[in-house]
Formats: sequence, C-alpha cells, structure tokens
Amino acid sequence: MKKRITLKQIAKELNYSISTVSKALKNSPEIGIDAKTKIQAYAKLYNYKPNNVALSLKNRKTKTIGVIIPEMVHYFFAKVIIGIEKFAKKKGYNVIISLSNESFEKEVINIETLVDGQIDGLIISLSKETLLKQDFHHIHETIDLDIPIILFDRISSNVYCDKVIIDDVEGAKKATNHLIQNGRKSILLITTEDYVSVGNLRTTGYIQALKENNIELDTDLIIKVEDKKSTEEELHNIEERINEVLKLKSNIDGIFAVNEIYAASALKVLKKNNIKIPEEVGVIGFTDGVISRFSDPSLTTVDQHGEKIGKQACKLLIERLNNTNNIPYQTKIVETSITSRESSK
Amino acid sequence: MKKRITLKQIAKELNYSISTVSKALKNSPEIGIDAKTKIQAYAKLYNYKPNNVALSLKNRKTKTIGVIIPEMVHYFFAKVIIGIEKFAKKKGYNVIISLSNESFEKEVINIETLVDGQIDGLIISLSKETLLKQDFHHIHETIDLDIPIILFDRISSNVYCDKVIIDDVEGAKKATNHLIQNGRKSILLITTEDYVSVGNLRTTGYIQALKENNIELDTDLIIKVEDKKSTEEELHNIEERINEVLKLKSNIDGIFAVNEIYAASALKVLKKNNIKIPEEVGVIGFTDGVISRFSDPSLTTVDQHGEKIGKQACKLLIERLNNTNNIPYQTKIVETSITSRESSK
DNA sequence: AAAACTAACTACAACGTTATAGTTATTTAA
DNA sequence: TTAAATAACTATAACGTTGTAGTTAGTTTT
Repeated sequence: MKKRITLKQIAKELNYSISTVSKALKNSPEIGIDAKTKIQAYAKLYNYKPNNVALSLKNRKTKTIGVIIPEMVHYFFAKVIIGIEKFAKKKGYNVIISLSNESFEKEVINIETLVDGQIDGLIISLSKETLLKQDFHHIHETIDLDIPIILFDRISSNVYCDKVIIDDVEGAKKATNHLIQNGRKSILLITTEDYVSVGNLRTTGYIQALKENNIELDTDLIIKVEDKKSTEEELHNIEERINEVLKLKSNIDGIFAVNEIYAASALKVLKKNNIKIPEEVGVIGFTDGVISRFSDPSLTTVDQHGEKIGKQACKLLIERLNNTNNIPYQTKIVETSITSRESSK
Repeated sequence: MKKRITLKQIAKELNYSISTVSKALKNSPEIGIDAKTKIQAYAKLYNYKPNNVALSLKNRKTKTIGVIIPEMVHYFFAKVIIGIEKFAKKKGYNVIISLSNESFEKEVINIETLVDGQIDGLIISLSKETLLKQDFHHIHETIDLDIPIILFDRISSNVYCDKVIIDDVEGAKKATNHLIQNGRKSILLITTEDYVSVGNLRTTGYIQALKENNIELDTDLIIKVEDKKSTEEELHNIEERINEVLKLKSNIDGIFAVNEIYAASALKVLKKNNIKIPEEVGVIGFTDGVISRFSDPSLTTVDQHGEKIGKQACKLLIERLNNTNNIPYQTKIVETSITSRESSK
C-alpha cells in the first residue's frame, strides 16, 4: 500500500533540498527554525524512518551480527542465542542465525554467505567436523577480511581470535569433586572422543580431580563416545556400553557424564538394573539443559550459563567493532556452577 | 587487511569503465571476448564478490527474512527455525531472528526494528500477551507497508494474512481418542487459559472427542493454567493443582496435557502418589520436545512437526514475495501424528 | 558604502551496483 | 562511396543517505 516515505519525497513536497531535509531531521543548527519545524512535523506525520540499507551502504556498517551454531535444538545453544540477542538488541544490532548442522562444508558456506556484505562480525561455535578436520582456513580468511570473529564453546587453539569459553577443566573437576565429597571413589566417566575440545577438557578435569584426591585412575572407567549425531540408534549404543561397564565394574558408585544426554542415558541404565540413585550410585551431568530438571530422579548438573556466554561473546564482538585500533585477542572464561538435585545426595 | 574489491577498483586497474566490468562479469553479449576474459580472470584472482548491501539498495530487496518467536528454549520453536532456515537458505535468503519473550511491547519493537529497511518479509508466532490483548495494530501496519507476514502456531483469526498451523483440534482429538481406545474413561485435561489460541483449540478437541465417544464432560477434570512464564514457582503451582484434582477424583485413568511441561509435571505427581503409569493412569502430551523421550516413563506424544511448519511458512512467504499480484491469503495445516511411548500402553 | 560576516539554505560526491541510453569506430549493404 | 548497421564499449541516473563545500541574501562593521 503506502510504501515508506524518503527524504527525496519530503524535499519535493515541501520544496526544500534533500540536504536541508536531512539536516533538519538531524536538528542541525545550519537549518532555520521554521524549516525545521515544518520538516519535522511532516516527517512525523508520514512516519519517516531512514532506510537502513542506504545507511549501511553509506557507513559501510550493517549493524548486524552473524551467529553460526552447530545445532539449534540444544538447550545450551538456544541459551547462548538468547544472551547474544538480548545484548545485541540493546546495542542496536540485529542478529542473523545460521546452522552448520555439525558439517564443515555447511559451516564454510554459511560464513561465505554471511560475510558477503551483510554482517559486521561473527560469533561462531565450530562444528564437530571442523574440529576433527582441524581445517580453519575459512575462519582465517574471514579475519583477514577484517571481519572480526568471536569463537565460543567449541573453539580451537589453532585459531587466533577472541574466545569465550567456560572453564571445562575446572567444571569437570568441580563435578568430580562433588561426587568424591559424597564419599564416592569409583567414578565412571562418560565422555566424547578427544577431538571434541570440550569433551577432551572435561576428561582432563576428571583425571585431575582424581589425582588431587589420590584416587588411582582406572581407564576402564572411561567411556569415550564417538558422538556424531544423537540418533535413536546411537543413544541405544551408548546405553549398551554403559550397561557393559556397569556389569564389569560392580563397585562403581558415581557417574559423571559430559553432557545431559549421556547423563540421562546413565540414569536409564541404572534404573533398569535396579540400582538406587543416589544411594548406590550418584550421578552428575555437564549441561545447561532442560532434561535434568524433569528427569527422574532429577539430575545434579554443572551449569554452563549459556546466556552469560552469549552475552559475553556479543560484548567482545561489539567492543572490537568499535575499536579500530587493534586490541590484543582475549579469551573470556565464564564460571560454571553446580546445581544440586536428587541424583546426588 | 585486504578489504573486499569493488567494480570500481577493477575498472580502474584494467582501464575499463565500471559498466564494462559489471557487464563482463555478467557475461553480457555487449562485451568483447578479450575484455571479458581479462576482467573475469582479474575478478576471480581477487575474489570479487558483489556487495549485497548495494544490491539490496538497488533492487529494494534484501533477500532476508525476519522471524519473531516468543521463546527460543522451546524445542518446538527451535525446530520451526530449523525448518525456516533450511528452506530459506536453499532459496538464497538469510534469516534474522528476534525474540519477543512473550511480551507485546517487545514484539512491537522487534517488528519495527526488522521492518526498518532490512527484511523482505516476516514470519511470526504471536506472544501470549499479544493474544491476551488482542491488539494487532503492529501486524496490520506492517502488512499495509507491503511487507508480507506469515503467522504460525500462535495465530489470530482477527489478522488477515497467510498462516501455518497444525490442526490443534484434530490433534487433541487424536490424543484423547488414543486414551479412550485404551479403555480410559475419566480423562484429566491439563490446558491453558482460553486466550492462548492453541490451548483453547486443544481443549475443544478434547471435548469433541469425549462427545463423539459418548463420555460425559466433567469440568472438574479440566485444569486451566494461567501460563505466563514457566518459572520454578509456577511449575510447583501446577503440580499442586494436579495433585488436588487427583485426590478429589480418584477414578482418573488418563491424563492429556496440552504441552510437554504439563505432561512431565503430571508424571511427577503420579509417581509421587505411587500411581502406576500406564497401568493405572495413561498419560499423553502435546509437544515436539525432548523431555518426552527421556522422561521415566517415556511420554506418548502428539508430535507437531515443527520443522515442517517452519518449512511451510517459509515457502508461503517466499511465494508471496515472488508474486506481486495478490494471491488470496492461505492457511496451511500441517498434520500431527502420535508417537506412542511407555506412558500409554 | 564597500568589506566582512553570518544565517539559511543548496549542490555535489560518495557508498557499490545495474539498466538505459548514448558514443565511438569499424564493417556491411546498396 | 555513402548511408546504414553492428560491435564494443562509456556515461549517466538511480536506489537513499550524509558530510563537505559551495551559494545566496541580508546584516554588521568601520
């Protein structure tokens, strides 16, 4: 119907030049009082709003931030996005979201699409495939193009840029200690293969906690899952493996899982074996998810504070966008905290 | 470092006019073969990519779709976004996401921000507050501005535009019938207050199913939750109310909840009262969520197929963007389906 | 009363692109 | 051999803004 009005139209209608209109609306002292009032009134009446695309072209800034995450249906990533979106909006930025679906190729394409003149900066959590390949050329090329990137959660030490992570080692230590302080000594770790950085770090934390408490490390008590996609089939597979280890090592009295799904699977297997939680076995999961609250028993968790991570990442990015002079790259660490629920007494 | 190269720079470097370069890169027959090869080679070497902001300005199209959802951490909305994103990307569109956080005011602001020259069209699921207020001026104003809107899931019959919904009435009927076919006769409904359109429709479906099976409606068996935000406190409140009704009506043998949280709460209360699921009481929840799979017992659900809804909404929108001639508004209905799990035998 | 100053404007260029309308030479037709 | 046709380009305007550099007319200074 009524397309948005432009400066040109106002100028023509009121018989001023475009410059005058532009300045009047910016309340420039160059413009006389009657012209100003007339123009401002007219603009208000016709609900004038500057065209942001034109502004983007002029300023070479789009005021838009791109976000690439591996998956959407993870509570953690959803939380991170909430954090990013909130902070971005407050600072006048829009947020474009892309999903890599854990695929390297999609990640590369997504970055290209976003970088093609639409965004000022990027916030990325790397896909599993990228971490496996250790191919970061797409990240480096983007940074070379002067488009700042902030990595969060799934990062790599082979990329030089700002990063936001949780202290995975410390968090895993906290979790393990939580179980140890409960008197548990034989703690099963359910983690991922080492190329997933967070899994790797959490494994490290687990090992450190054992060492600090003078508990000997038993590698039979570590299940490393090849986690590609959490299909029903794979879930079944995980449960199988947990079951086997439980049979093999009857003295297990604690389980620490590096994510919620693994923790929930552990609960299921324990219950099937009629093992009492938390009396016989205490369980704790690393997560920022929703399953924990509703599982039976509810799960004690190491919370990752996804929203804080998102906020922090967005803050870092906007700071870098506003500082043309090169500040050195930073890595921000967001603290974890333990939420104690029924699965650990 | 090396900022992106422009037509102007190529033109200057190779001593052609900007027009020639532009046409050469578009393989126009107007341009001679040597000029073309030279220019194309140079462009490739320096990785020329047209500036999309400039194109947006020129074409008055941004190739960007805005999405406004009430919340991010709902599995359903996450799924819808996946569907939108996938389809949009395939058609060369980007997706900008905004969260209304169930607030009318935020919804209005978000629309304004998005409409301010950045997007070609919008996909929206209305906030609870908007539905309560029945104030849709922001939607109408946007449509008046010739920016097409597609509503999904949380819609209103007072807005004239394309819509994508599931058949809530039919889905609720299916759920209720599922319980009835299991031999249940006294079915508790946990729903929302009537202003939430989906809650309302699902309630209708429940009532219809009873009627069709000649079961008398007992309004004491309907719990209507004033659901503003799912805080811990409110969850507690819901559990209390379920508990009361269970005490009052000892013959309840089925529970139908209009979402996953309510269903999970029901499970919890039942277990606390040592009521066997599904032997004594069968439970089914309306959802597209993740809790159901991991709850104990796992929950039978009416699946909403969020991804399909997203895809359908995106398709409708892009169709409308490509058709300047006014096609009449459509309402697409995405079928639900029941996933049978442990909570109903 | 001429020089200097000021208030209130307007013109122009630029951001990067493309479509339309020129402008040259050179080739072809009659 | 001269007009018409064609090939291969270039100039210009436009999308909507804004900042810089003019341009007026009127006012002040001396």
